[in-house]
Amino acid sequence: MTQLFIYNTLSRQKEIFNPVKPGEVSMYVCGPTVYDYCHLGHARAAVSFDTVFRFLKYLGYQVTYVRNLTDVDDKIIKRSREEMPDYEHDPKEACRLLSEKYTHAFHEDMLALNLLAPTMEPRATEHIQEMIRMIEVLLKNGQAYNVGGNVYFDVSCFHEYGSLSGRNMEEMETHSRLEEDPDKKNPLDFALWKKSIPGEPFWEASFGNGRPGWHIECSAMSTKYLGDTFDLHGGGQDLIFPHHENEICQSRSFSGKRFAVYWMHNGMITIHREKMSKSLKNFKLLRELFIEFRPRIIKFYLLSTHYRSPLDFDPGLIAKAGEGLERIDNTLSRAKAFLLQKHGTSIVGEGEPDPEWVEALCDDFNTPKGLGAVFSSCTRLNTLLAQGVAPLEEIKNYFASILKMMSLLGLEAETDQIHTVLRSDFPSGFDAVMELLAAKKHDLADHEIHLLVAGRGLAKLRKDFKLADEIRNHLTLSGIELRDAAQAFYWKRNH
RNA sequence: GGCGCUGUACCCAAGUGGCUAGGGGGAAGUCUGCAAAACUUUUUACUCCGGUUCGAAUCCGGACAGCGCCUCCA
Repeated sequence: MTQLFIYNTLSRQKEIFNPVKPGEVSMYVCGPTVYDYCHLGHARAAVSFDTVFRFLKYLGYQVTYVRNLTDVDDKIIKRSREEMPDYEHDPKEACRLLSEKYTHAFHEDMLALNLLAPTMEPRATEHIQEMIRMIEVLLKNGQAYNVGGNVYFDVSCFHEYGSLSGRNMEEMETHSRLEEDPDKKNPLDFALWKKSIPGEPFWEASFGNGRPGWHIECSAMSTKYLGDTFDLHGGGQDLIFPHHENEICQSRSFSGKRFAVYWMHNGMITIHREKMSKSLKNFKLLRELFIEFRPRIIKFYLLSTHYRSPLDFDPGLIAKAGEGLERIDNTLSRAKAFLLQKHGTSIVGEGEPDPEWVEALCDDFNTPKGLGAVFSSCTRLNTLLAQGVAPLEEIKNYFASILKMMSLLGLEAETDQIHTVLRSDFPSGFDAVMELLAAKKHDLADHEIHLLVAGRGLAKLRKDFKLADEIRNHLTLSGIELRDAAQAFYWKRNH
């Protein structure tokens, strides 16, 4: 097996990946705060770690992938107040319903992008007790302190503070933009628990009623499902500080053990070179984007850049990515038609990814390079297909291999979308065809399209180009794209 | 102010101390009733200035430009 290298934010270099338990991988990724629809940036994180998940499984690891949902937080409360009419009666329930709504939307978007479901998707509100226990321990250890119901972590108790983000405490103290908080011993101390505010959801705890701070949920849930020490922790680069730094701080203080071994962070999406974010209001909602582009194209676009690099959003580039994807699909359709004709079936069994592809993915999940290998395979396959006498075995192998590489990236070829009409499959006469044309019907069923395409094939054979063009024209007006090839005719619906 | 990232041909984007990345676009050709697709050739680059080296776009130093984090953020 080729050695897998992963860039670890902790060491700022690529490291050989060795899981804590041989053959098993535990990974935790910070999921969204479900108070709104998700944008391209969320998709990038999700797609990046979906790729990691898929590739680790391909390498034979048994992977436990936990991605949380943050469903308690200031933004959720604010949004619930605005959106939920019953907020005043039952704030907690209103927040629950709101986050449920956006969780559902999130899942729809992830499904559209053909992402695998994580092994577990724990919600913060369902782990309040675990958080409370953790906070109790930190209080008992003297690593946290309670000021009138607000519980803070005392960063002076954790000497490695700053190790992930490469900061030192004095610097941060002098240049921190944090507001002076008289309750805190140190401006860098962060809230583990916020005391309850009237009219807001709260939970009971031995140290006072309230709700959890942001960071504690990830520590509590990762520990619960993956143990004190686990292999991979992922998220966006913007989470390195303070979120992940604080997670390390509280988890290591709690357990006394190593926390996550490898830290992975995906790069940001920018618009006109500026970070896409809610606060700058320059974000692009996924569901808006899906109207213009098919999700598979968006995903291909995301995978065309390495996950750690910044990616500038540009609809023109997404369209270009779509053209590249089409090239792969075209190749596969040609091969499929060839196999249908020469082999009787296009089912060819499990393929092997190109070694170059494997090598690329082993190098810190280098998907752009991996896609390069896919394209190279396509060129080779096309060349074979263009030859007069094409070797069946080789074509089968390339075909299966490309299918495999694409499906391992979650970019399953849409060969089902591209329909094939073999040249041997013509009608005996034009009666049905003429009837259909005369009906001037444009919302055509698959079998009707098949008939027209086959009828056009027959017309071509009989050199009746006038009729052939008439049929093509009708299909074009019906939103059907038609392409002639040596072995067959292909058609597909545009949208 | 601190920490970090980026700067590759027309555009996007990998990579690397000497060996073709790849895609899109442009140009020419092959093929072709139409429309495409596909193939071949072409368009060969590393922000700038020093240094190390037989050799650097790749390593080191410096400059310039852009970006991110240091406040919620994927």
